[in-house]
Amino acid sequence: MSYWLMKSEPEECSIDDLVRLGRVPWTGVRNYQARNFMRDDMRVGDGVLFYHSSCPEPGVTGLAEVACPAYPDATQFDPQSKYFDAKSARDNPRWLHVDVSLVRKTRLLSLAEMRGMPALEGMRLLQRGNRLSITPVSAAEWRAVTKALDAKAA
DNA sequence: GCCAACGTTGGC
DNA sequence: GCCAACGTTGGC
Repeated sequence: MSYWLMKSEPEECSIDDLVRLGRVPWTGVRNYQARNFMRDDMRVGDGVLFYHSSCPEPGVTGLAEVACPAYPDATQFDPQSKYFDAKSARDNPRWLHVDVSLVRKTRLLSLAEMRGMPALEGMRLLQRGNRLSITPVSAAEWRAVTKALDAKAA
């Protein structure tokens, strides 16, 4: 079993949207590394840290899991979509994604608080210059995060 | 294949 | 709005 951190802009899909819907298709990823994680490395049941980015209070806001194997992203073929990709062929789709289902909403574990946790020092998310919207999380990092989520805010 | 220009991400 | 970091594009 592997663990992942997946960034979502709350204006696009927030933890409350995930609570309401129960499961969401992770469409719109247009970065090859992130796509490869979903296509090649994710397995159904993998743990997901649901992270709010590009917002006033960035941080982990919930736990989720990978709900299905990767499949073609429909938005790449939709000229009306902002994720439309004219260079992607229907018989050889460039972009794939998994679905993510809710495990539970948590308190906000803010980016600032995470930066203060020694156990997360090596976390990919926290590395300088990291911009990837999907990053692997080690089992030790997962344990530290879930433990912190169950504790009071620092 | 190199690399400059440009675009995007995302915290601050 | 700024800007660092990094990915992508495209001319050569």
